[in-house]
Amino acid sequence: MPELPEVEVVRAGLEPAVSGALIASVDVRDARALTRHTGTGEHFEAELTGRRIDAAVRRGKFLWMPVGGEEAIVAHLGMSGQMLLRAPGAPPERHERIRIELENPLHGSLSLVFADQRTFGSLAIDQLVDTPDAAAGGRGSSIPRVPTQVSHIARDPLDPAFDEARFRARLARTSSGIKRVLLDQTVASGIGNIYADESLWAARIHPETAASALPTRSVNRLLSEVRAVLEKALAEGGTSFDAQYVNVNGQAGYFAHSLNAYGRTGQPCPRCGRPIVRVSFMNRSSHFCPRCQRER
DNA sequence: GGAATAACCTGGATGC
DNA sequence: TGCATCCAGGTTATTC
Repeated sequence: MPELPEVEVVRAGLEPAVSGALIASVDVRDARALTRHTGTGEHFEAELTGRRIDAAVRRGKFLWMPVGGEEAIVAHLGMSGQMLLRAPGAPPERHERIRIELENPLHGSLSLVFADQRTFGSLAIDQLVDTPDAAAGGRGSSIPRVPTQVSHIARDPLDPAFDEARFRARLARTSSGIKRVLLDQTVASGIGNIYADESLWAARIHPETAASALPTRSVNRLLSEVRAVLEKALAEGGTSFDAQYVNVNGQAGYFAHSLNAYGRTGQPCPRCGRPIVRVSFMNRSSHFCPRCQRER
């Protein structure tokens, strides 16, 4: 499932291909991939054709490509979205929704394909607005602007402008379980179910612990572990369980081999040997070690 | 206003 | 072999 490391791998792969590229044509093959776009498929195609992409930028799980100073193509991969770079005329991908033909001054002709099995992901054209803190909108650009659809999302923990004081304040004033808070993209972006479980395991914190009950040292340790887990996953190319997550060339990441808690139900905790347990949580699952991560 | 929950969606895995 | 059901989970609208 694409979380921060997976989306960053995609962004880094797109950057050299799309920066400075002219959009030669756009083909919307399935309008369900435009759920966040306010216009029709025809509008999406007409608005983008002939425009030039400036960069590939990311905040949390959102990705955007500015086209001119006022607008951007916003992409969210949802659960199964893929951004693939293909040679012009390459056969359609399985679950291909949108194809954008590019003319890059350095790399020549390229096809940017948006494929998505479960159709939770989408592309959209969106207005850019100034960031409230005047810092860069996200990784990949120094310009302090973000799409309106991303403006309510907090910065991610790997962002140099991440507001730690605001993060601590949000935790201190909510009695919700810490995992629920970690998944709230307005508190800290980029963390999904996999990296929430891994970070809490590393910090030895039970996922149902009230956020406001965490002592300062636990919050410090958690934030440190969140960053360590995200950086390690990024270095290993992200987490791939099946063909749902791949980079722009269709290759899988290796972090699935480094997981300590997520998806390891019944297997021994790498720290103490007690079996990892799985509990139902918010229509999904939580994985943790009942010995290392005791509920307070 | 904050918190919790349901709905959206597809295909692989599992059970009968 | 074929059909039904379950499960995966990010975001957002709805409900409490």
